[in-house]
Amino acid sequence: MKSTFVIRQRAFLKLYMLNKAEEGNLYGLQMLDDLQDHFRDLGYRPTKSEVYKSLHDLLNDGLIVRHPIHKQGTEMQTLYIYRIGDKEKVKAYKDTIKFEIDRSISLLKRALQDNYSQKRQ
Amino acid sequence: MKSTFVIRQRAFLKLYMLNKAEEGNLYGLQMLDDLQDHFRDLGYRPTKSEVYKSLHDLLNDGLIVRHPIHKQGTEMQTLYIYRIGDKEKVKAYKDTIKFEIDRSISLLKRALQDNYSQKRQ
DNA sequence: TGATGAACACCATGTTCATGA
DNA sequence: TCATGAACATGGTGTTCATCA
Repeated sequence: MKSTFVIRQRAFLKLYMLNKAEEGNLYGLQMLDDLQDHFRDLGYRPTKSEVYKSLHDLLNDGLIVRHPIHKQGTEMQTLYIYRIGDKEKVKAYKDTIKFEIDRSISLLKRALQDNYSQKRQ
Repeated sequence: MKSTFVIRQRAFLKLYMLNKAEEGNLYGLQMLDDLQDHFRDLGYRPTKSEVYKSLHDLLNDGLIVRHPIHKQGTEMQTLYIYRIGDKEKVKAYKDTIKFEIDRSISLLKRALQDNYSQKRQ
């Protein structure tokens, strides 16, 4: 297996996209807004392109599907609502990501332990 | 302040380099070996170049110093032992890194909470 | 060959530009 | 202007090459 440090931002975002696709009727930029809000207190502000790339990845792999919506109003606006796709794949993907997150937390906690605990003296 | 996802590998390694410089008389490749061993169970295997770059960063910023050692034996081998440099700076740097690690852990734990806890029916 | 280091290449990610309605 | 998307540029990191003893 490839040696990686901690989980990649892309994978982290894809996990959130999946859950947003499961829950509600959100389009891309709404998800972005939600996430920026959700992580503001932790100083993390995901970007537009990462969110779109995450969505495209998931689409390509069949984990989500989307369909176009037309906003009510005089303006015809193209925008896409995302829903869950292949449930098996989603389950499997989430499992891998959970493993990655757990592993990352272990790594970071070990660093705290190794470098910041009281020296026995 | 710049928005970042989780802590960078480089910063993570620099923290370990500092502690290794505080503790013992290790040279570069020994630190690498130690770390690869230390993280093997978590599937993380830092590379030579990352370790060297970390050491060079710390040297440039005065957080560590080094001096050449000659291995006993007929072979004259150039290798460098690292020691702690500016103690104030080290303290300050460690504080920043601790903050970063704590923040990263919070981010990851939030992801577990948000995406893997039982849905209330 | 063992240790240090630089050069290079690749991949993850942020910023800017393009398009349609 | 809003939403989507691609193109481009930068930065982090891994792999390969160079050097010295």
